[in-house]
Amino acid sequence: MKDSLRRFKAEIFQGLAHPTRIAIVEALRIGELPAGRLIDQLELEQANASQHLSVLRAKKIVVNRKVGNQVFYSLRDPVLIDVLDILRRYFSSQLTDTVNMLEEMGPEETARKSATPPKMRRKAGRRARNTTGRT
Amino acid sequence: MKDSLRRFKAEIFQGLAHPTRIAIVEALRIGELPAGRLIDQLELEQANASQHLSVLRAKKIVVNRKVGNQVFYSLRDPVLIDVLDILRRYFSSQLTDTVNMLEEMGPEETARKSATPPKMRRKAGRRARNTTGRT
DNA sequence: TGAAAATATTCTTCAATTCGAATATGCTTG
DNA sequence: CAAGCATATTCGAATTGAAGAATATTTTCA
Repeated sequence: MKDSLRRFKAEIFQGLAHPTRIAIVEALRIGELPAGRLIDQLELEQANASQHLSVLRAKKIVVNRKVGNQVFYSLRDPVLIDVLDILRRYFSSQLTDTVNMLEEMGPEETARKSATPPKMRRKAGRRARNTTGRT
Repeated sequence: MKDSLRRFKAEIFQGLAHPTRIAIVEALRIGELPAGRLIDQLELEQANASQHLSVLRAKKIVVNRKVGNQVFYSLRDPVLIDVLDILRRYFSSQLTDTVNMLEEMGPEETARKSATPPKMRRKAGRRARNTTGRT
């Protein structure tokens, strides 16, 4: 069913939904690395790193290989790097938008959550019907 | 800094880390749709859908446009569709691997293994030698 | 054998998500 | 204005996720 595919994708996203785990994936971009290397390269606590690695393993995002004392990790599929790269592009476009918006609304309101944009007061704003700035 | 980019990516992933939200994004692949259309196309509860839409808005994954009574949603950037498509490929490769593994271990064990999917104590830890199908 | 290195797991605590139900808001129309 | 649609928000409960500390396991080496 379509639904299991969606659940699968959701699991992958969930696996990637943490900065530390993203850092790990990015670090593995160049190839396989032992856990210890990841730990001090990314300055993680050992236990914490191991937990995150465990998540990545559970979601099948990384695979590991034991060599003597240590455990080498690598990406299960380099396609994930493509995904991260795509998001980098996405990031800069979003950044541009955000900067513009921040400039428009000044520092006080800036801290608010963004679910509903600052409720445009319809007194001075005007700007025609398409206020959403869509592409 | 690198770190805010990672946090950003993590947020996006988090935004996509739910089957319903993925379904929504996929439904928007063809273009903009009013919330109500999403709701009955995907058979969601109104409140629940609205919550998920709120998450997608907060993460800037969708944008909305109000037209009279209703609110039209659309993807903020079609690049996200690319991401989902990539994951579809990823999914089938992963699926292939699983099937191969099942075939390799024969029907009796297969039955036993699949009779025990309820995540037992250990998560995914054991997996000693190179079960890694790396390149 | 025993100590040390590398990694994993468990426990506790706290924060964040998710859901359904109820309610609120905004628009349109009679 | 009141009624009614379309959508959003809030609340409480249940579930899940994260961090740090402590402990366990496996492997190597003297």
